[in-house]
Order: sequence, then C-alpha cells, then structure tokens
Amino acid sequence: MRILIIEDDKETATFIEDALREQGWASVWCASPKEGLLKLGSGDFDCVILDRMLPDMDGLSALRLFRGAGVDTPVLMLTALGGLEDRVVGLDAGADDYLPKPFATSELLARLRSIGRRGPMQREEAVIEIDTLRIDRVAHTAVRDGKVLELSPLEFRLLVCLAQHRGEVVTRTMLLEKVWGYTFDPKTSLVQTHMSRLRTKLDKPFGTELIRTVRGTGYSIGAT
Amino acid sequence: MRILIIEDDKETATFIEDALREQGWASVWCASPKEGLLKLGSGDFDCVILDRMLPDMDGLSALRLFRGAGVDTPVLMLTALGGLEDRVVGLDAGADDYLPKPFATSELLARLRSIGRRGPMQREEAVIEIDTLRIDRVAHTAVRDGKVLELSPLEFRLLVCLAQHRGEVVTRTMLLEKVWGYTFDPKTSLVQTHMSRLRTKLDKPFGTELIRTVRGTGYSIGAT
DNA sequence: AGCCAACTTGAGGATGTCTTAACCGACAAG
DNA sequence: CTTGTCGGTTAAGACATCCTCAAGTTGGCT
Repeated sequence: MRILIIEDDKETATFIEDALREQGWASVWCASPKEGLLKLGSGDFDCVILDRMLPDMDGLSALRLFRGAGVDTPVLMLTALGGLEDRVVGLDAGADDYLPKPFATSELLARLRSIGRRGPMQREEAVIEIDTLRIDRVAHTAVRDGKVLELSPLEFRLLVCLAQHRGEVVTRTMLLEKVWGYTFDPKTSLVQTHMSRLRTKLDKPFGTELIRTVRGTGYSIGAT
Repeated sequence: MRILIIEDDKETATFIEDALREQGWASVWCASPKEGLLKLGSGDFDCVILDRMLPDMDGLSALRLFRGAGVDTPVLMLTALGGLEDRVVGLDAGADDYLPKPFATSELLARLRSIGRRGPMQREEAVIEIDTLRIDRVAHTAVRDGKVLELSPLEFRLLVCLAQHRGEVVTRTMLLEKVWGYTFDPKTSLVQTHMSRLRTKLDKPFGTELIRTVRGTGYSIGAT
C-alpha cells in the first residue's frame, strides 16, 4: 500500500508515518492540498489521508478539488470535530471513510485495510440510471420519467446509497453506517421512516415500485 | 457460517447478532466463557467472537482455556483497548484476528469472511445454480424458470442451506443448527412444516421436484 | 394386505417487523 | 419573531412470519 498524507501538523504526520511504516506500508507526506494534487498526479497511491482542518484550504474543498480533477483514489478524512453532521458532510463530499481525532493507531490501520480491500477500481459513477430513474450525484438531482424528485439531502443520500448497490440488498446496518455515520443501532424506526418518506416521493407517484423491502434484512433497488 | 458470540454486554451482543443475521449467518450468544466452552463442544461453529473484557474471566484466559480443551475454532477477539501491545498479546494467545471497539460493522463482517475463507473449503458463493433454479445470496432472490420466488426469510435460508450442500443429504439436525441456530431438537414438525411451505413455492408450480425427501434422515436438493 | 412410523399439509394464533402519520425540536431565512 | 424545512422519535395499525397442533397421507416392512 502506498499512502499519501496531507496534514499540516508535523507531529501528527510523523505519528501516522510511524504507524504505517510499522505496518510495512509506504507513505508520502505533504503539507498542503495543492502539493498533494501534484503528487497524486505523478505517483500512484492506494489511499489518501486528508486532514479536515488545513491552513490554506479546507479539507472538504480539497476533496472536491481532487474529485473535480478526476482523482478517484480513496480518501480517509481526519477531523478534530467529532460531530455527526460533520461526518456526513465529509462522506457526502466523496470521502470514503472518516476518522475523528484523536484516534487509536489500530483504528487507523483497520480503516485503511478496509479501504484497501475494496480495491482501487471502485469507480464512483457520477450518474446512475435505474429503469427510468436517473440520479446525478454531481448535480445532486434525481429524475424519474422526466419528473424531478424533490428530495431532502438525507433522502438523496439514502437513494444514492441504494443505487450504488443496485441489484444487491443493502442492510439496515449498512445504511446506518453509510448514510448516517452511525456504528450503533438507534433502536428506533429511523431507517424505515426515511425509507417510507423516500418511497412517497420516488414510488408513490409512479405506480411501479423500485424499492423492494427484504424483510429482516434491508432494502434493495433495481433487482430482478 | 455459524458464529458463537461470547460477550457480556447484551446491547453489543444483539447489535452483532443483527448484523450477522442480516448477512444471513446464524449466531448463538452466551455471556460467559464457561457457557461458551459447553456450546463449542456441542454445536460446530465456524468462528467465535470473543470479548476481551468479561466479568468472571478475562478474554485471554478464556482463549487459553478453549485451546487447552482442544477447541481449534478460529477466534476473533474484540477489545476496547486499542493499544498495540494488547493486540500482540491477543494474537500470541492464539486469537486469529483482533478488532478494537468501537468497530464498523463492515469491518467486522470483512474480518469474519476472511477468517471463514481460511477454514475447510466452504461453499459461500454468492450465486448458486441448480438446474433452472438460480439463487443469488447478495440480491436475496431465488428464480426458477425465470419466475421470481417470493420466499420468506426463513424459507430463503432453508433453501440456501440445502443448495450449499447440493447433491448431499442434509439432516434435520443439521438444518436446525444452520438455519435455526438450535442446538436441541424441538420435538415438533418444525423442519417439515417449513420444508412443506418451501416446496409449495419452489416445486408445486413447476411440476418437477427439486427437493427430495430422504426418509428417516433429511432432505437433499440437486441430486441425480 | 395391513400396520406403524415417518412425512405432509392446513389452520390458528402469538409474535415480530414494516409502514405510515403525527409530533417535536433544531435551524435558517425572511 | 415568525415561518418553513428538515430530520429524529413515537405509536398505532397493517401485515408477514413462524411455531405448534392435529388430522391426513405415504412408504416400508412383515
């Protein structure tokens, strides 16, 4: 694994580099996103560790810059802010995972392994089409039968998550992780409620149902 | 996959159980290592998830107890302590893998899959085809002659279990273990009832029978 | 043929899960 | 300050599922 670290704090950076070296992974460090983009262009990296707080450019903007430039290397976002929204915003902007500071080394390594396992070719399509439904992740729009769906941000994330796994069942646990950033079960009908809301906008007005409920497991879209 | 969970915290335990069930794996929960050892002796498990911190016995001691008793089931150790030394000690004592809490479910499942792969040649294919029947475990669908079968969760599990042992006779005891997670005999026609329901959906509408009854033993699918 | 055990099948009710509507607080815009 | 949107919670009701029981039916053996 070759990993690019974008982090202005020297101390944190060396801490991470040490951990990676112990694991036998190569790392390259740079302090600014601009530098990072250059390096991403030249060497091929398996993953980027990106700090959310940077002096000259915000981590989120940096991420958008990368994605805009056609860089599809997986990004693990670091942030001092532990808030949930923050996490969601990060994932929304195209980060593949998220780690709050301070973190345990083992946790960092685990996340990296997990990202690495997915493989480099996990191309995230900007536009996903299922039946007569067309989802544009860049324009942030969903259209079915030529009719624009007025979805709330959360509903959109939910739909995207389903669509990215079209033909597969997406478990409730998975949705909680990917859409809400939860690693626990809120013990409420959170997912179901929002799935219902999504359906009233996505399925109700069109007769045929795109979303299928898989009892005891989760939901799926675009299968059979 | 059959998985034994040894975890005193009920909440964590149910969380894990949910995730496993969604994945289509059977799990048995117990709160103490002693109980666990008993269960390990009776039912055959593919993996053990063992908490590092337990009230009456330390996880490491438990692990040594198991290994001492000749149990060679792979063990995934959970721990709240993220330190490196801890990890080393855990792996030293004979754990096959190690996961710090809190963990992402996807991470847990990935580790389990990885552990499962090492074991004796498992058939965990995503798609199984038998004659004109096609079972997709990822999409959670079963199709015969192009017609989608509307199966309940239990019926689906039952079918998968049969299909994974296609050509072999699956005993009732085996089904009770793999599908229901029972380690005892309920003395009712539990298995037969559901086999019947499965047949009305799988065989009745198609004339030819895929499921064969083996009197006094169990059932089999896809044999001759 | 006749018997017995094993298997099949249908009905019923308890249980659990999913759907949906209603409510409430947080937040941003006017 | 008011208004509207968003998102989380709760609860009621609809619905599916699954277990048990009990009455057929089948198959193998003498």
